[in-house]
Amino acid sequence: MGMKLKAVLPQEFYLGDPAYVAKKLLGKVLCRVYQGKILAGVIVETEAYYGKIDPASRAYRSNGDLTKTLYGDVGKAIVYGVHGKWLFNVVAHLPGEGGGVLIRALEPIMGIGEMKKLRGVENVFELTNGPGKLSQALAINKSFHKIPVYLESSPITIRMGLEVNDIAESFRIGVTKDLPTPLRFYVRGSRFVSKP
DNA sequence: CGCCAGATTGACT
DNA sequence: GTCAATCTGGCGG
Repeated sequence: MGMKLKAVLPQEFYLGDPAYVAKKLLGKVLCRVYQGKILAGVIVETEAYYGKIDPASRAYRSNGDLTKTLYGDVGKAIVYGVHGKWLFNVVAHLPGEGGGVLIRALEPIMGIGEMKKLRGVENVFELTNGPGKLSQALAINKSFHKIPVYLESSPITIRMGLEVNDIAESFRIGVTKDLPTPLRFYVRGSRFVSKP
């Protein structure tokens, strides 16, 4: 099927408040080149994370590599392991601050057969409806940490996609200490959003 | 070098 | 609804 990929988003796209960037990322396309094949999906759910001020952030109680990356160049991937799963994030923040966006769910559009193999699941709604699941479906692991998603040559990129008009929001999922602001955003009505 | 919390998932009562 | 497997990063000793 001749679905055509659009342009990669420029690095400046990620130079903004994490919540603002998280909302803007809905409808964009996460694209992975895997063994010569394209695996891609429309981003339908995101969460914003901040730096030292955010009790749910990895930067809250540390000064390690994750913190440095969160405060570093925007547009780079952060791949972090939790509970044995890989979570895919992109560095996004205002100048001089720290933050990032967690990609929580996709609507698969290309390479669905390959995603089914990687996940070991047939149901298309179960392929990428969660941060750990989409990493497995796109064969994302720690080796993608710090890769720029704004370079055409990267094995993982984020591209222009669809217009999203109806954005819903909620508090973040799974965090033990949240901020008093809704920082989870998703496409209202999408069947590909993660389950609460 | 050992310990342990955690931005999860899926299997089970 | 509950619960535990899973494994890395960060920190204390």
